[in-house]
Amino acid sequence: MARSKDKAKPAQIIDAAFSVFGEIGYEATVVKDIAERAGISTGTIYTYFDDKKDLFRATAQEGWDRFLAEIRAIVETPGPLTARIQTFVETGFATLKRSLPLLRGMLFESSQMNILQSSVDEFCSLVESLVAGRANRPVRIAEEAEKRRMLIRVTVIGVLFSAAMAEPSRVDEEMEDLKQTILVMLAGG
Amino acid sequence: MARSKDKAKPAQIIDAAFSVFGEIGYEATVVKDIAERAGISTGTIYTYFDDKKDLFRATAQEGWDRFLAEIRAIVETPGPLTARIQTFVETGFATLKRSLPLLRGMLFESSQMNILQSSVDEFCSLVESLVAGRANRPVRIAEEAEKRRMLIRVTVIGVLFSAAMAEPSRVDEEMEDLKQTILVMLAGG
Amino acid sequence: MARSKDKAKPAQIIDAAFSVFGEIGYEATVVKDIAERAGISTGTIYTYFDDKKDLFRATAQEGWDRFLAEIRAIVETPGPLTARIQTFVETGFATLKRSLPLLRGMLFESSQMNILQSSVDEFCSLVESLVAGRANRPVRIAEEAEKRRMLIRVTVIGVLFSAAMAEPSRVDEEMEDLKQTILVMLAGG
Amino acid sequence: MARSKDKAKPAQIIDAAFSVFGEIGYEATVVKDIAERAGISTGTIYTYFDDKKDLFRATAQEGWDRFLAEIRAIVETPGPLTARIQTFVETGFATLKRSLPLLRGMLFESSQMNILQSSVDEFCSLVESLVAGRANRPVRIAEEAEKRRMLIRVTVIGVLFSAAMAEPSRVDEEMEDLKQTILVMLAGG
DNA sequence: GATGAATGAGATTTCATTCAT
DNA sequence: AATGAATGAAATCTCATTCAT
Repeated sequence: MARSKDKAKPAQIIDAAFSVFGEIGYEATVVKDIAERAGISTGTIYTYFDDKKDLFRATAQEGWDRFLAEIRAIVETPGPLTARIQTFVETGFATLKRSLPLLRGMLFESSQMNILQSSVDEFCSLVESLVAGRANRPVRIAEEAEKRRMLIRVTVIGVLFSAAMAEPSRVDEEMEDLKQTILVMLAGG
Repeated sequence: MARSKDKAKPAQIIDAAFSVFGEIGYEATVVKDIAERAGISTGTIYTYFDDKKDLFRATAQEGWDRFLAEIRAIVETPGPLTARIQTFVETGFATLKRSLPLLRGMLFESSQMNILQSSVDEFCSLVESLVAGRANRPVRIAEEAEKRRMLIRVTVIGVLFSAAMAEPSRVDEEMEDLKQTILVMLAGG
Repeated sequence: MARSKDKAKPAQIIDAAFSVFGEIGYEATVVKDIAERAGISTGTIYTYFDDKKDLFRATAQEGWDRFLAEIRAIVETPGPLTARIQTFVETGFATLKRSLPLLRGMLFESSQMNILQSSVDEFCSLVESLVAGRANRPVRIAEEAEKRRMLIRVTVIGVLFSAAMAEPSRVDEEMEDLKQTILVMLAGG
Repeated sequence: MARSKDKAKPAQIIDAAFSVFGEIGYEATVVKDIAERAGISTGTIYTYFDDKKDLFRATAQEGWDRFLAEIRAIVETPGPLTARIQTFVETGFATLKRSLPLLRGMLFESSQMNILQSSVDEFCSLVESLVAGRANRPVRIAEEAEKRRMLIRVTVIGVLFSAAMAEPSRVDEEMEDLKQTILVMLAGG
């Protein structure tokens, strides 16, 4: 029997893809580079993915899936709201930092935009449900709920892309600032 | 053999570049297409621009310059604040709509990011000075000013990329929603 | 590491090869497809054949060998000439139909042409000996025999490739027409 | 003004393509080889042809067009039948010799088969009209005409592929034999 | 002997850029 | 200055073949 279709291979490839796409973006990435970083040959990538686009899609999806899973876990964890918000922000920013390059790639590749789109939507829902817990007064009218949703969305995207836009050398600093701002917003009320 | 040998040509090229880069993004754009849309030959582009990247940079810069000039004019126009805010938002969104694809291209091409970076900074300053006019109470402490600046920045970027991320078919709708939200924020209080 | 390690396997592979090469031709055929059709793994093919070319050669040779064996049997069967001619034509066309794609492949791959060449030669000899039985007058001069041989050859090849050239959808019709024509030629006198 | 789109280029490319496709067949031919033989760069081929297949099609079509034009001219030339037949055969065989490799390629590539198909049809019509001139008795029944057409077709194809199948080293000899045979058939009556 | 995942050379095609006209 | 045909490097993807299991 030949080597069994390795379960780890696709993950290994996606990891490499994540870092290469991340560093230089979709178009600039050469499939051979991903293979090299994964320590395999070019052809092997095509054993597990249809083509470069498919690999990108899988990589982006996987990135968001992991991120959302982490966030969801935090939001759903019982406990004092303040602590959850704290953890939520910490984790969120840590993961965001690792995902910045992919984020840039996804915005560029319009074909990937729906992944981005729906992932952001889900993320916003999570934020909303987290924030909702804080409200001691139910939202009175639908319009107001809608407005809040919009504000959350604009803020989420604003944070995402403020980070994505930061100069490589200033990313840490920028993200720290963003984090503080968000903490104040969420905690402050 | 860069820039300026003629007056009309470069502008003509940049106009064409704006629309092509805008429609399909930086990588997907073929220099020949820009030449065709500009009604000139491929080679001529290289009389005025060093290479494709240089052309993109010039195009993006020009786009922002025009946008910022419009905004600046509005902000500096004397008159009732409410009217100025109204015009500011209208103009801003109209121009943003034309610039979406370029925006996407700029985020992607990290080398172009500094243009985006500093232009956004300038734009935020304009927003700030517009908004500042509204405050009847001076900002009391530096920290608060800093926080406000951060919020403006996050909101500006949030609006920019909410629009950039919208599905092509829903762009108009999405932008209208954003506009209403922003109007409320600015006018409201 | 060529040929024969087992008895059934090579035949099984050749059968699969026959149908795949036949359907889509030599170059378009992917070794993996043959393996799949044979119900074995890719690697196994290389236990019995040196490489793809070797497999094609073996397949083509086998195809002709079977065909010629059938024809030879008919020609050598005692009995009334008319009946033998009838059977000869029927069998010949039936087999030809199954072999068309291989025929195309062989013509294309000039390296395989000697198989085609010598097989056609042998086939022509068989036709000649069949036809010779019909002649009540011995061929008088060598030149005439030579001329007849040439005509047989041209006709045989003409039939072969008329069939090979027929549009897939019209193969049956075309072959029926050819068969009638040949019957008339052989029977007619 | 730049170098004008050379009228000779496509012909030059087709000539090179003719010889390379001819020597080694469609699949084995590497586009780069054609470019090298034509003394141009690979990319230039794509200025004049959509892709490799398009180039092959054009090459094959051009080959047949030239051939048929020559043959048509001969058939339509007034003059004694014997002389026309003589010229027809001479020219036909000379051109056929140059076209052998393409012929092999066309049979292989089923997508090109309709070019081959219809060209052979036209060629057969020409032979028929040439031969018809010789008949002093009109064909009496449709069936007979049909039968004659079939025989011409089989013979034409037989000659074509007898030549195509000949071993490279024996092509000349083989074609001479074929020519003699055909001359006898046509002249003989 | 059989397996089939892995390999990696190689082919087609694109396109930014050059340069003869 | 303008032109646009020509260039050729480079990228994606394929697939015959190998070899660890």
